[in-house]
Amino acid sequence: MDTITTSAQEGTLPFAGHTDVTVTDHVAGRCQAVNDILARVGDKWSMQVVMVLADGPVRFNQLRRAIDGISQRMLTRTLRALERDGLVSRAVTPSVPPRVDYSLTELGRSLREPVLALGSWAMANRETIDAARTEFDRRAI
Amino acid sequence: MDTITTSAQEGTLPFAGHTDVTVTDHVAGRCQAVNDILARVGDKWSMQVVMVLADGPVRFNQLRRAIDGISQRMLTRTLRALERDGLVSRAVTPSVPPRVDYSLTELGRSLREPVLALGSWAMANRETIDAARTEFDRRAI
DNA sequence: CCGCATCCAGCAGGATACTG
DNA sequence: CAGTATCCTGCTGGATGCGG
Repeated sequence: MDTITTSAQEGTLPFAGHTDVTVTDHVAGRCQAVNDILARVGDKWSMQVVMVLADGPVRFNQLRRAIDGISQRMLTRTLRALERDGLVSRAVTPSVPPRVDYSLTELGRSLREPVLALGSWAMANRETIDAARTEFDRRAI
Repeated sequence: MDTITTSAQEGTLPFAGHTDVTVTDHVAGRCQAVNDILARVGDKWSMQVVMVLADGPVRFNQLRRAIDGISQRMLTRTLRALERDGLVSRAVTPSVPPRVDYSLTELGRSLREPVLALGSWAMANRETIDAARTEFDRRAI
């Protein structure tokens, strides 16, 4: 069994307003949570799943087909991680064959907004970024 | 020499408004850029660097000390990746000893806003998430 | 249909030592 | 001071096969 406890890469993110604390470094303990979320948002499949789920409940294999390239294993793992964080809920219909629907929780839906903001930024600046990369690579030969 | 070309995990993010396209899947080529950015934002050190750089130019070892736990190697790699994407600029003062200042570009500064939005979301919901995790782990024994 | 277990390649990322 | 080079480890994530 693959444990999923979310490696939760430790470290801190000095978020605005670390008006300086006397102890360790900056707010340390508290905004490590931010890094945690960033890691989940940044992983290969999480946000793709969230975006597909945005339109309503979707079954496992629908999800699998909707997200091009994802393996069964990774879909399961991603869904479990999202479920563990309370972003996705899992509804089992004990029929034959079994039916499992996944949907966003209220928390999951609330995450869409900031992620979409980031997505808009990415779309708005992708050409600039591509140009910067090309230029950087050209100068490095 | 470690190449840095940003593994750019391929895949697509079906962003709002994929009113369905006839071809491959969803917008495919275009919003793969979003995943790309998400990966950079989600990696272990990038955003910590960006946040420290927010206050103005910072030298290499200042950065190293400011970001607790980062290795020299990873700081270099992270800075190169950010520089390649046009988010950070590098200014060398050829003195003895050498001095190198890193600062955010305009693009880099513009990234702070959506990332801070995500950070606020994380801070606002971290207790809910922690509770969800504890509950999930409890039920799984 | 849903999902777990196993095996395996590749890369992220840490520690260390060495240069201009 | 600001890196680069080398080595080594553990996790991520893909492929495949089995079970309820």
